[in-house]
Amino acid sequence: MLEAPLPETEADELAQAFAALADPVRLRLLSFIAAAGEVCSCDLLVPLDRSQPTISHHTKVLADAGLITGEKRGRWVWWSVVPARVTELRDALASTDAARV
Amino acid sequence: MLEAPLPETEADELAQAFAALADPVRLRLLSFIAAAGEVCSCDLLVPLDRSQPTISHHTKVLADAGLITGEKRGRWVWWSVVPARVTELRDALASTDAARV
DNA sequence: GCGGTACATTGGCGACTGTCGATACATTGA
DNA sequence: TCAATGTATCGACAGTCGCCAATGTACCGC
Repeated sequence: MLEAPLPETEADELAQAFAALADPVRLRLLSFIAAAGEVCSCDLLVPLDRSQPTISHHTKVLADAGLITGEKRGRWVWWSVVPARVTELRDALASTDAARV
Repeated sequence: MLEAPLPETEADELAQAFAALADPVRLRLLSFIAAAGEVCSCDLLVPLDRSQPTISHHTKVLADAGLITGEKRGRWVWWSVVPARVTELRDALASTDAARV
């Protein structure tokens, strides 16, 4: 992204994605899911110390950003990270060093 | 960051950094500076289509996040990207793939 | 069907953010 | 010293965000 002036449309899309990461609770939520591989929402309330609606809100934001995906199994929703999407964002921050050595 | 549950302090710091990237104008500003190598604030008003105070605000946010640095030469401030900081954020998104192959 | 459990949605509140006009500060050239 | 120029700061406003209590929805065991 840092080699040519970013077009507005791409900037909007990227900004929305980074906004999903711009909250400490969501970052910890993401790291929690990534570390565990698969987590159900009910296991997130205690470690993150937030109410159930708040957790639900954050998982929705991360899911909308494509960073996690949820599979409903029975009464529970199992969340897992979408590595491709994370890589996509990481790559957006690449080529900076290359541009300015 | 995605191998072990992120501590709160680190989560706060990271979230603040990503928040700096969570705005389309700032992303385009960053890409503009990265592409040009060095840019003075006055050259950003027209391409970003924002007022001078707004540009000043955004450069301050990015500078506070450590992503760019400004050097005052004469009447002008020349901005440049801090590659190490960008790499730091990029690395925070690493190890996700490794964690879940 | 019924009650219980896991999760989503709604509504409302306080706090923060992006934006610009007005203004202050700093540096340069005359 | 004075006027002009490039930036930063202030004040205000609309919009968004994070949070929770209350409520709604879907699924399960009995």
